[in-house]
Amino acid sequence: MKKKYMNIYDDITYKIKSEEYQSGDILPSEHDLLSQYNTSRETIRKALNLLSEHGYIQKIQGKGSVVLDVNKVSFPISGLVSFKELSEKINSPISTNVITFQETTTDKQLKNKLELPSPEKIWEISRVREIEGEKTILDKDFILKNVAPTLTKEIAAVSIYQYIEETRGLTISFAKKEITVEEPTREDRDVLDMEDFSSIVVVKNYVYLEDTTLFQYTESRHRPDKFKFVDFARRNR
Amino acid sequence: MKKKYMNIYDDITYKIKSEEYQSGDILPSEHDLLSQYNTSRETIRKALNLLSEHGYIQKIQGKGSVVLDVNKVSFPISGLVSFKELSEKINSPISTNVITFQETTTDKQLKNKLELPSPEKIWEISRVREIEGEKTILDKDFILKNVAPTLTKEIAAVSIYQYIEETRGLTISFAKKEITVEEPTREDRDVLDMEDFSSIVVVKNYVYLEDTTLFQYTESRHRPDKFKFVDFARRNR
DNA sequence: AAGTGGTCTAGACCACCCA
DNA sequence: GGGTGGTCTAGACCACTTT
Repeated sequence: MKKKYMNIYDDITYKIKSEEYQSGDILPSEHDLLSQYNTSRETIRKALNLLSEHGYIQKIQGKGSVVLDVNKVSFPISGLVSFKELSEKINSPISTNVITFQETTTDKQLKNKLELPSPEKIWEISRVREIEGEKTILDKDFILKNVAPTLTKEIAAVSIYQYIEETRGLTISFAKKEITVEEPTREDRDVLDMEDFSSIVVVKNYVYLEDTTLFQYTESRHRPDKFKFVDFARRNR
Repeated sequence: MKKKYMNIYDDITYKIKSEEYQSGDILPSEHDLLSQYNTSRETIRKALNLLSEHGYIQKIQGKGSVVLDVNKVSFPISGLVSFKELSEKINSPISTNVITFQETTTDKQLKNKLELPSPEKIWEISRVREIEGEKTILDKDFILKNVAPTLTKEIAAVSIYQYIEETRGLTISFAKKEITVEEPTREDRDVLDMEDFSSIVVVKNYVYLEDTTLFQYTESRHRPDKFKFVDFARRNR
């Protein structure tokens, strides 16, 4: 049995995307929805709160839930999304080239960002992402080997997240993300089509599993002209 | 009467920050908490869900709520935060200098981003933010005049958000945010201490009130070396 | 006054983890 | 099997907006 509030959420997002509910419209009241979906009010409210968090609606007390412009919200790249998932949303020819794939340990790794106490075996992987024929992103991954023991170069070329979640049955849960702009390194210039660009956007990701263990540090290095981060934010005071 | 789940949220965040609950600890179970705070389970769960969203805890079914490392989460700049609120969190000497403050209309404004139908009066404001003696951020604001009719240059030097929320009694609700890296304009070079930097981080903000009206477009232009965006993200599938 | 969303309650059943 | 969190229910009262 799927979660009821998720079904309702999916149904309403579908109706918003297909413009059955249009931008500026007021959704049926919670009372109407609970009889429409034959459920209780708290369940409807769980679905509506999700819609609100994701920028589909704005709730106004005493009035109702206003549908927002789904095009203006576009697709936020916030949340935790793997490159493969992202590339499925956009419609550009993309490819991944694994340039290094090796085993090392946390203590040998000087610029190690997986701040771990005991020396642990890790995978060190570098991948270049090519979009529309241009090498624009360099991904440098450090992954705990015991989380992904049978990882191969071939899997890394497709999707490491998919392997961890589907093959290994683990749940990737949350991440701390940091965006800065730095000077390109020699490596950046060597493996990317850097043209005349003199800066590089660095997205550092510390990724955790459901049991709160840090299992991956990723540095995504983007050519500045191809970088865009979109987010939907609510003000909370 | 303040919201009960907010009081519980505040109490638990306080206990986490003061290390009464330490990183790695398991919070008292929901059942314990509901008797401790003399409330119902759903109310406890509202508080815990907020803690989870904001990166304070990780809930694990069957086990409990694990306290996360509040230092690693640090203070995300996600959400909607004004420069004044931000500067109060960091401890650097900062100042704001209003360089232009003028009235215009949406139709006269060619590079107008407040996509509005009829010609409306707007404020056009440019402010330079100085951090530790260096001019590093240029904020260009376009604000609907009817939302902020009595705005002055003096208010703009302090906090426009404070004026709108406290003086005008309006609620700023959500925003679409976009981060890109661009070439510095002549203006950037003129008003900022750009040194030799050849790129500028542009944060575009479309800000909406509670009634879903777009009232402000802001472009925050940061010197690349001083820019850092930190976020906490949960994976939702 | 009627209708809307915001909060809170007391209880139920289920899925998951661990001893 | 006992304890944990995840979902769902039916009802209540309140704050706010509109008529």
